[in-house]
Amino acid sequence: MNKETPTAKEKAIYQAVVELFMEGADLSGLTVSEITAKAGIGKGTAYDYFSDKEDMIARAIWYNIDQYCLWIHQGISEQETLYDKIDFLLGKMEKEVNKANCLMRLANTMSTDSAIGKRIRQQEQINGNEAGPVRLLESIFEAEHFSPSLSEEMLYFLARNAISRIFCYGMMLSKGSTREQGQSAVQSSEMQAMHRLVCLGICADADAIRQWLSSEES
Amino acid sequence: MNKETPTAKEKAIYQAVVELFMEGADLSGLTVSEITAKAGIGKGTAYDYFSDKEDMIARAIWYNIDQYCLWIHQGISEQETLYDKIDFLLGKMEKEVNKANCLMRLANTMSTDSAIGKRIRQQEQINGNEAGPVRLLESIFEAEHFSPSLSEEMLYFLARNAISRIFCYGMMLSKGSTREQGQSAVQSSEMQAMHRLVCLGICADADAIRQWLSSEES
Amino acid sequence: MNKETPTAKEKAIYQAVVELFMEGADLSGLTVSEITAKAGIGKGTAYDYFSDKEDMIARAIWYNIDQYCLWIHQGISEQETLYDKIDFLLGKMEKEVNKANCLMRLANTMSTDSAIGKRIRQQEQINGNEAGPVRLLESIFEAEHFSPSLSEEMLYFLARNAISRIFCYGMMLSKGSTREQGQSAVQSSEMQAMHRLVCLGICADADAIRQWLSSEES
Amino acid sequence: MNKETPTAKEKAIYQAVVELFMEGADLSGLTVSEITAKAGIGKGTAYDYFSDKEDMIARAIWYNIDQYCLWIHQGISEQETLYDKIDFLLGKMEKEVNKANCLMRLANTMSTDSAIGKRIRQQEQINGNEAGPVRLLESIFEAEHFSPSLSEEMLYFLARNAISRIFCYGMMLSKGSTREQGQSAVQSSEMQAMHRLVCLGICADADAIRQWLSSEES
DNA sequence: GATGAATGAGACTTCATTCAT
DNA sequence: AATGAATGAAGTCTCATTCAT
Repeated sequence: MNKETPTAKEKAIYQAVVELFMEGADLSGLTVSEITAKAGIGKGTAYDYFSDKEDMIARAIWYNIDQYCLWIHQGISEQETLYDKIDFLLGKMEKEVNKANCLMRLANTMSTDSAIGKRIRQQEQINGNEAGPVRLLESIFEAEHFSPSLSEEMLYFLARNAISRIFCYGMMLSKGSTREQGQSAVQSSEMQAMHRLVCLGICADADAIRQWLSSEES
Repeated sequence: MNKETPTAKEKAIYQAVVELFMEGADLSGLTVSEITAKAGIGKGTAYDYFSDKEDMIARAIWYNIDQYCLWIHQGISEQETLYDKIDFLLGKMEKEVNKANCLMRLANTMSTDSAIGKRIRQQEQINGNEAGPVRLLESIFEAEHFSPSLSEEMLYFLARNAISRIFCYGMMLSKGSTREQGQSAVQSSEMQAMHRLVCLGICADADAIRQWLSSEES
Repeated sequence: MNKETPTAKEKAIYQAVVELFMEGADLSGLTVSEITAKAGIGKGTAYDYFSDKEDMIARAIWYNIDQYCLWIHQGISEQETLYDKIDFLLGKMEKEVNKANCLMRLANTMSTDSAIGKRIRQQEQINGNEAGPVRLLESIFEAEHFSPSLSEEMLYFLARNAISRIFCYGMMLSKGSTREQGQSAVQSSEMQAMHRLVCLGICADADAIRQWLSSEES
Repeated sequence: MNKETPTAKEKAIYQAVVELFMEGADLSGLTVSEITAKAGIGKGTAYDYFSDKEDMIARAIWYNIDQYCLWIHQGISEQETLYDKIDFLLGKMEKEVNKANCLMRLANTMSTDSAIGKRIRQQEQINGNEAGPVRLLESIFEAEHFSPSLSEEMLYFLARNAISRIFCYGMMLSKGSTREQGQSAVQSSEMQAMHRLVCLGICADADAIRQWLSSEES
């Protein structure tokens, strides 16, 4: 978290990458020309602040992920129970379907074997693993005080599992919002059912682990 | 299912793309030269059977997905309960971690906004939505005889949700297999717990939907 | 000498590089666009036959040096005495001042620390040191039958020393030809004196070495 | 010699260029950033004192050549005979192989058709031909009092010829010093023989010219 | 029908030069 | 007077696609 504040030019690049991404562009397909044009700076200037194209994109992505997760984190910490926290997350997604959609596309790109996918993952380690959605979910489960405490492995599984389900819900959201433009898909009783199912399901997963832990202990 | 049987040249391309993908290549990064070289045919010849590079890859992917799902489908149909079916799927993944890994990489690539990602999704519609992992899971849930019957929307959600959880387990598998080389990660009690958690969780999701359906009815 | 005969495209590049060089271009400053345009082929085509720009230039240079030295070598072998051989060389230069001029510019470029200079020297080793001006002169002195035979070091020195003197004469030639355009500088009694001085000087150097060898022996 | 004394900033650039060159950099490859960074001044500042990059390098080179030749000149003027003077020069080279090496690399760069090579030669004319190695050697031969006096042409030839031979010896020196690290190549009997050969050879060339002059006169 | 040599648009990156501070 | 951030032209190289053989 001890990162320097970005310079104006860096921010311009960060902003440009995100805007292009939000407009639907594929991160692997972005060109330096596009990025710098959008950022309103010269092509060469970008190379004074970034070592290469991948550096521009990877750092832009993490800067925005960090910002976003920080903001989410604050909201989450005000919720008491696990159910409420997941409920809060899904609520955020419903209000900002588009942003949620981007986050999911991003997650996919990151797990790709493309040059940019690799670089983004590397950057995660540089950033110290302190941020990103997985870490966010891990911190939620850490706060649940399992006993005996969870192995690193299990914690990671729980977090990944929860993210998978949350993203799955997000997929339904963006699918619905595309189809029934104008009318809110969120309010359909089906979507509400899915919403509740996801919250309860994640809680049930945590409980199942809790039981397994105590059975292992004995 | 009204597909023509592919010619020898087409099959060669299909095979080449899959082999390259299994060797770890990024689909977006494949070049026509690589593909035709692997396939053992001339570059120009490929353009007699495919309209462009994306066509080669997209059709190759779907041809192989179809083959694979067909094979899986047969195994599944021999299982009685939902639990057993999911258990069977996870068992297949454990036995073929590498293949499962590819399937997940593929799923990611498909949901990308890259040129190739878009094309693969388009191809899915051309193929008539009759195949692919989502369709496989949908058919599993269709066999569960919900009453009143599930809306298309809900069926899709259940299938997607199940896939998300299965892939999440697959992610843990390939993570483990990388780390503890030589020793089977599958047999650790943690992995066994996750395995059971996923099976039970998916069944629980189905049950939750069942309850919601009956509550809606009244 | 077991080199493959170059393909038509390779020859086109070889020719283009030489022509540009003869027109006065600096080898380090040549661009791929210039070369391929002159050669009348596409930019990409060049990269099917050469690994990079330096490869184009270095191989072009050596191909032409080999050709030229081979041609010179035949003329030399018909001369009896050392004096006649050097005289023959200088005669060739006088008849083709422009070509001689290029050879000297080339020698300079080769001994430069520039990227292209290094590459040309590397290529010399690939070609097996069987060609080039230094080797040509070495073979002349080898034919002189020193006794006891010359060390590799001394042979190299004699060759280099002779080349230096020959090139110095060449420099005067091209200087003269530039200044008094139209009128042959070669026929001035001064140039004739220099010509004789160089021939005699190189012979004298050989004799001096001969004496030193016998003095060392005793 | 009517040159203004350089300002502090100019001297900084002069110094920087030479240091970079002595470190092995290729003059054509130097960048303005490198030079100004080494000089410890701003990039823009350099453009207040020099018209462009070539100007920086060319003037830097000549400033240092002038300094060096001036220093050599003083040593030479203490020697009586032509032989002693050449002997003195070679001795200097033996003591400072590295510096000699640079001087030869410089000579090569200067005779190149590269942008920087042309500019350095132009600068020579601006400086009034009063300095540089050729002028140094010319002054040595002028002191020999030929009779009838040498034509400009012949004087230039003698000087160039001598330089060629001296540089050839220098090449052997730096070749040897690279190979037999730790042990002084200078003291081998072969190098001593070459040393004497060069001194005697240059004197012999002068004598040959002297004879030719008297034969012409009659 | 099959081929692969040839093409050229377009990607990334460098660096001499300018100009607002 | 001095700076160095900013620029963009120009260079090298890749690769999807075509077409003569």
